[in-house]
Amino acid sequence: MPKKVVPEEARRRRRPTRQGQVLSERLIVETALRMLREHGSSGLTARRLGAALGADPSTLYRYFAGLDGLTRAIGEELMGRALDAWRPMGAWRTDLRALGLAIHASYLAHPQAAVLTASRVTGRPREIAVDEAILGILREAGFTDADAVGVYHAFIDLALAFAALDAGALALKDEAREADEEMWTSTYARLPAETHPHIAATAHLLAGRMNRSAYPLVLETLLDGAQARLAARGA
Amino acid sequence: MPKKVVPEEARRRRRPTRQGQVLSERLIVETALRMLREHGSSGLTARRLGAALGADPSTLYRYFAGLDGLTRAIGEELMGRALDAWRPMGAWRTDLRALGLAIHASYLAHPQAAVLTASRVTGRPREIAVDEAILGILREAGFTDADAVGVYHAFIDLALAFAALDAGALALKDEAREADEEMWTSTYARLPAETHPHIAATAHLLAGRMNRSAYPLVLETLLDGAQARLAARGA
DNA sequence: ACCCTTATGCCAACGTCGTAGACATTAACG
DNA sequence: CGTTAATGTCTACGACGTTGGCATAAGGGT
Repeated sequence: MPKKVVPEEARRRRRPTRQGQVLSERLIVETALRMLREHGSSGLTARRLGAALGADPSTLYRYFAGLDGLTRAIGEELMGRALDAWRPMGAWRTDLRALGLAIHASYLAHPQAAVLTASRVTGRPREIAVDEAILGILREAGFTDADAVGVYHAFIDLALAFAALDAGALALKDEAREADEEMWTSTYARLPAETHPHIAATAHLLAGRMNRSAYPLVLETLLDGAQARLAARGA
Repeated sequence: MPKKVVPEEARRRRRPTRQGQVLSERLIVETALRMLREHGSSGLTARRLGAALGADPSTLYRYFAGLDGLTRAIGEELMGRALDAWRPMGAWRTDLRALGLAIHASYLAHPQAAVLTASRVTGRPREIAVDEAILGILREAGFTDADAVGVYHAFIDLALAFAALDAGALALKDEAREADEEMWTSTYARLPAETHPHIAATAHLLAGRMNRSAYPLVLETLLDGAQARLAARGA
């Protein structure tokens, strides 16, 4: 095995691949994202990625410690894009909402990648930057440290959990374009009222709602709760 | 390939395996759950499961349409166990909280299995039974149909999303017993206050909190929101 | 301008995986 | 008690992640 993965910033010799491609961590991650979109969340293989890069599969192990390391780098990239898309304005509630939606949107923009990465904590720089930003917003808004940590915990886990869940649904819909989206208008709508009266009575409402994400609503509820706690403390 | 998977209720000939084991869907699912616990979430392979059952790997394809079908059956089993453990008492808020915690606990009791299944909607009977129960609680508590559907949507997605997220963390902790649990006491605690003042200031609080689940707190916040909406409607 | 070192890419190979198809056997039905 | 078809087993294929050894050319030192 390549004894050691050379960190990106220490790379000096950039030797082109047989087909002329010059590799880099960034290029590999971006190519992986494209492959995930095109071939689905199980379509990211060392061999295919190597082929797409015009490089031997084993070359990847000079850049990442196994496909798992590549996966973590992809997650870090998605979190970084969320951070880049976010513009804090100075009002804690508005900023938190925007950040939560940015994270959610960034993952959902690459559902197949999100499925692989959203439930993994990487501990890499951009992810830590997000954590620092959230805690900063809360502490500067006047939350006690204990409250800030509590809200932070709920906020970040909620964003990641829903990113993973909704990405899973979206990726499934893309890959197996079969019945999944229509489940709520077919399977559930067909349940007889005798055995499932409540589903039958609300089937028309379910069909319109279950194909969207519950995240915005739940996030708003969480912010309500936080605001109430802040008000109680301030009073 | 086995031309067709015979549904469990239509099985008549129960031919024992070479090593005397009599197979059934139930036995296979339970064995798979045990294997997942013992070998981790990537340790469920047709060959290993076959060996554990004393049967040829390809036999499994007479019972499930690929490992994916087996995975869905495992998810249905976990949801069924949550339903069995749940005892509704007649008070909507208490019952919803108990059901949410039961789902969460059922998945977390088998984290390695939950990782594979929690983000997949199966549309199988016990899962539908849970949906019917939730909608029933809400509608009989006096929520309008529109509000009931909204709360239902948030509730079930929240339960599944956190089950998946927390199971992922738990499974990782079991499998790679390395640094992951101590990340909050090592990586994050070591960040210098100059670059990450807010993390540094709250590191002692984070360490104690991030290794627990935020689900109970978020669930309570969601129930608060639902109760407020019910009160507004009733007034 | 030239070496020398060694980082980097390539090759060949190993063991494992999911799963398909043909085959063997035995349980259940008439 | 014979027939038949459901069920378990065997064999095999192609793809996978990953490794160790090797060739080569990039970059630094002089």
